[in-house]
Amino acid sequence: MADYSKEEIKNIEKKWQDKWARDGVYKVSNDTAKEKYYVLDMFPYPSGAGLHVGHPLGYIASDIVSRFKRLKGYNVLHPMGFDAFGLPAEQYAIDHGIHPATSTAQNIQTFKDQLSKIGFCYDWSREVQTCDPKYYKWTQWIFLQIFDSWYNQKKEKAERIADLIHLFAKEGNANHPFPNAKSLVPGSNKEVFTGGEWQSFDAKTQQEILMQYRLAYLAYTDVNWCEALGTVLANDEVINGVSYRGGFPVTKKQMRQWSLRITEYAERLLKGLEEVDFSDSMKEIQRNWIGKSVGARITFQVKDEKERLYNLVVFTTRPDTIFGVDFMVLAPEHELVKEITSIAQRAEIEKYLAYVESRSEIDRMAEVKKITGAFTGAFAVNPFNGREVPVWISEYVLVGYGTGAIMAVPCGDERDHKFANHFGLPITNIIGEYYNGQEANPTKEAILENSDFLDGLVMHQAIDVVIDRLEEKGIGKRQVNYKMRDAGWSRQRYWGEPFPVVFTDDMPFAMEDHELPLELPELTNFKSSGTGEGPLANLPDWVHFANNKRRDTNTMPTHAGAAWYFLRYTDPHNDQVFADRKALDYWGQVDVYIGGSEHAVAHLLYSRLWVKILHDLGYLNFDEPFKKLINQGKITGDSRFVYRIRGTNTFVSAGLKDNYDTDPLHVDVSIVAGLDLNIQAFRKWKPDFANAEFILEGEKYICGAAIEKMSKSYFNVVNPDEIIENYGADTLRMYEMFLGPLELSKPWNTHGIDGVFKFLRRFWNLFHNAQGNFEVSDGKPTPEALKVLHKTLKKIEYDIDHFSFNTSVSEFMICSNELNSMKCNKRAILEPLVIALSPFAPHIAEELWEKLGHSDTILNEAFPQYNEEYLREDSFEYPISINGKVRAKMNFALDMPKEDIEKLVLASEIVIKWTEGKAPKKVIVVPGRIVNVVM
RNA sequence: GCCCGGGUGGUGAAAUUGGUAGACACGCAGGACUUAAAAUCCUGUAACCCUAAAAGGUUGUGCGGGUUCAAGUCCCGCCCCGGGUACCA
Repeated sequence: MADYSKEEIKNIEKKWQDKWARDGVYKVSNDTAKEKYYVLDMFPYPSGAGLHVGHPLGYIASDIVSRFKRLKGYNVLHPMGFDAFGLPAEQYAIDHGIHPATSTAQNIQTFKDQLSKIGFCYDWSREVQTCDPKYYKWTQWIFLQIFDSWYNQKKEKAERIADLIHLFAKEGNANHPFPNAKSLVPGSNKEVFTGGEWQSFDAKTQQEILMQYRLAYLAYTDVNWCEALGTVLANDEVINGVSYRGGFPVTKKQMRQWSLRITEYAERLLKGLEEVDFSDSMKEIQRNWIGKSVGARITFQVKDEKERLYNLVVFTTRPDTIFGVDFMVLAPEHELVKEITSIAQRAEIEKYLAYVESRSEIDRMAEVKKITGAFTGAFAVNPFNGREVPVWISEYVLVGYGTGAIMAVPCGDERDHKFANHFGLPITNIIGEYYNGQEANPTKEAILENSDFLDGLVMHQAIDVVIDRLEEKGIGKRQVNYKMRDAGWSRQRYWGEPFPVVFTDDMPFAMEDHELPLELPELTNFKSSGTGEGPLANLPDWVHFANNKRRDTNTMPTHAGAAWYFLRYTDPHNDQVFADRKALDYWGQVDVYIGGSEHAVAHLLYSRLWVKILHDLGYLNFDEPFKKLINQGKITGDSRFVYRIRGTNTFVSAGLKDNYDTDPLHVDVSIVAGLDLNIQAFRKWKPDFANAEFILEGEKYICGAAIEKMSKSYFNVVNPDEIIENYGADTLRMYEMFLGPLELSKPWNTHGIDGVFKFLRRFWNLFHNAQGNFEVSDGKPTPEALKVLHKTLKKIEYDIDHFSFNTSVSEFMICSNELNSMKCNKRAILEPLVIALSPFAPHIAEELWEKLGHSDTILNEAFPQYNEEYLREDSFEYPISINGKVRAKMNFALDMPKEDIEKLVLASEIVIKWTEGKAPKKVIVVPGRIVNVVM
């Protein structure tokens, strides 16, 4: 007697989880003739809160795919690891004095315990932890490869610095200009040097020049400085001018920081999107982030009050509007500002610069529409008609984009138009009636007027005409610009990878391979110095470990360890190379990568960058890491609120809260039934509430509700352990899949979980008689049962290939319902079905498989191939529609000719009733689909 | 503002190429079993009209229009929700 009861489920799941672990059934070999398939989850950051039901959603999906592909005969790599460096562990250390290594290890253990209960098929022997020195040795090593590389724009690939030195000695840098247009030869204002000059430079100058080319480089950059966190943040860690974590203010600060020259790869990162299978929105997010725009650089002459001339280079996407330029605007930080400001305007400009300086990022963002600026007193000369226009400065022009200067065309650009109106500047109309005098019109379709040699041309055609003319005159050229900036790679933190470099004479030099890893030293004071140095500065002996030698006090961002972990899984224990070339070639690209869309820009771009660089340097034979990316939707929590009357300990029910001045407080969802607060439990929940008073509605306290991100601090977290305790892991797995399409975000509720549980029990009962004893028949299955089986197999295979797991669960339910009503317990039907179910519900499947008399694990079976033979139908019940409305059904053989169907349909009683004897205009017969009679 | 994605019963959702809208499940209602409850099983369940019932009819996939024999699906305009991004020249 064995019911699919709570106790029995626990026994079964424990039994198989133990056996799988004991037998090592998930261990994957690199050495096989089988075709590979690589299924990857975005590895989690092991937070102290443990797993909630949102985490496993993607893991369950990837587990189903892995198990399915294994049954289909592939050698499947499905590993798991931990993104274990990061700020929260360090913050925890500062608050509680517990070393990040200790708390991280504990959290990882909690995660693994929770994961193991869900029955995932991870090969834990391949686990990686980014904070493990054996792992970050290779993170540091790859960093040094990037440090030792430059981007050859001619060949569009990374090459070694040694090759660059060779080139410089031979021909200088004329063919390979500085990647950053602002770079100059140190101590001069030259952008170009000859081979001879290179050889005459001293060692430090040579190093400084090379630094301008390195793909990992150290430079003074404007960084996002967060005083409250005491650290620099990456652009993607700053949201709306405040820090992503904590929401603290962020200001700009010049600091000497490591950066990755990702801008050199902008075009390849863009092009690579065409060959990968990511969702449209994901590609769009990355495209927007890269932000390519095509236009021209144009050099204007600027005259100051003493008629001195300066070159002013602007970037514009609309060179066609050059005759509509009414003024120029420089970023306040533009280096020309000091030079060209007239004496009369100096006070005003300085006042304006002080104002800009005083503005924080949030101020700027909050007041984007505010129009400010100042006139320099200088004039720019239009290179085509010699017209002189005033040069202004304004914060709406950003120093970091393009050249930090624009030509302003008020009739065509909204911002320029507002600026002109605000300061009373004249507006030239070059687009005739397309400009209404009220607001700018950014069209490209207008026919140009007042535009000299462009008159009569449509704007989008004029663009090329102007650029050609600019190039002829040598005052401009075609130019592509990208919004993306180089990636800041230094963090003022302890809990990250130290930079494997040694400074001599203030220049960084790579450590030798055999010196790696540069391990994190022991530390007790994790607080950063607050001067912009990381906590490692608290260890002067470690930093200044030898005469004239110094280490970097910063560490790398968490993105570093995550940028290549998928490569390490292929050969995780190698201590000679980051991964054996044979293993890398065998496993290659990740076939399916599943994770949240919040990593769209940072993690995915950095991974793609590192893979491209490693590819260019000859370590990989592919240059996109992820063939297909699936973003699972978030599972949101259903939060509950109580409303406290301000300054009291009295709580008012939701319906009455508008009568009082109240503050909403999150309340633990576990002490609220629906919307009714359990007042007893609430008083016990927190000491503060022990004496709480309540203003009720009727007899009840009704809570407020909101759908929010699932978070411990919102008390709306549902722990998967609870579900497993009550229903088992198989039910949890199938229920999470049944909730809806994987990529949709959806609120967690347990309304439907009973339905899934009942399905599993009914499925179990197919194998058991009324007394609960195992009983299957070896008799010949009926054609009906075979049809049900093969229909199911076909659908399941289709659905898994299309990541449509909610519909596969439905299909299993339909199948089980149908077999149930047929009272079918034939082995020939049930055996294949168990295999098909095993990716979804592995525990029950293994148990039934064993009961069916098999001694080997079900994992080594083959997914049963459906056979169209059994699905073939002879006839079809046609819906008969009249003028598009279905009025009847009629059964015809599928091979019946259209004309015969038409005749029979028209002769039928129901059609005669509707046609009233009149001849129809038209009859459409779609074989196997529908008949439509048009009157 | 701009760019993506989405809007279908009381609820989660399904509809693979334009071809029977609402599969599957929850919930609800009724019934069987039970002293009773739980569990389980059976039946019904888009809305409206008509009917004693059956049968039948009308409307219906955010709104308005269009293409088509046929539209949740394609086209045009609009509204709302979610995400990304934001003086990017």
